[in-house]
Amino acid sequence: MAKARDTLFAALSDPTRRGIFERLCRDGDLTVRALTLQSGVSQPAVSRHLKTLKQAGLVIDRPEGRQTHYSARREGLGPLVDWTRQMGGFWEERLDALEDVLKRMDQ
Amino acid sequence: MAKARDTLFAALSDPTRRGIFERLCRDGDLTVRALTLQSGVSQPAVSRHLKTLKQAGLVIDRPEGRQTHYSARREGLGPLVDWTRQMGGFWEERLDALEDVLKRMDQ
DNA sequence: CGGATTGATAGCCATGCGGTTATGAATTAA
DNA sequence: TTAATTCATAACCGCATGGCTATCAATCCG
Repeated sequence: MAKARDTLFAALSDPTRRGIFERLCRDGDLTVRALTLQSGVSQPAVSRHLKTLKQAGLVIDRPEGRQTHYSARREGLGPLVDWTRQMGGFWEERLDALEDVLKRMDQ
Repeated sequence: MAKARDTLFAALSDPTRRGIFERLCRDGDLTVRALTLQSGVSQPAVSRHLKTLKQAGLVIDRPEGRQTHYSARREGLGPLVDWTRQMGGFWEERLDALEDVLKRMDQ
């Protein structure tokens, strides 16, 4: 689905949103309030960013009482990695290097 | 520079622009006209997209007579790859996957 | 030279998007 | 039960952005 790719790129295009995702990747499970405190924007803004990230498959929410915990879904970056590999071949080079190592180990 | 990263993500966020870059990655060196013909948008639109891509370090231009050739700068994707690695640990995951394979092969 | 092609820029318009405040629903605490 | 906290949604606003047409400069061809 190229649609999913579009959604993903769009979700990552905003710095604030990317900041939230980065924070979740670093610090794991956080509430909306915690995320809001250091985001520099209002709580509703954060909530909307989280909604966008969720739709892009980059976070999951875990409601718990009156607060909602969010955490990163790193696998959501998959399409981005795939696309990068298609475009660039950086990744291939590194993977190839790795495969070489493996072959050598195999002998 | 986080600024460069911002520029890069922004440049890749638009589908039309990404399409142009993909095309350049596939087909190599192309003129503005060639890119316009299959882009679905007007020539000025293409020119502006190319300008954006150039500023993001994703393409280089090569003026030649009255036409300008553009080609992809794959290294421009570097910051994207770096960021992905920082976030995800896909790399690790894949390494782990490979290790699993090795273990199985080893038995 | 004169007409045609190519690409870049300027100017305009519509839409999308991120930010805000206001408010409501749900849960927790007093 | 009342008050306070937490989060989501709605409504609104301003700006950035992508699309277009028009145009200009430069180059190539007759």
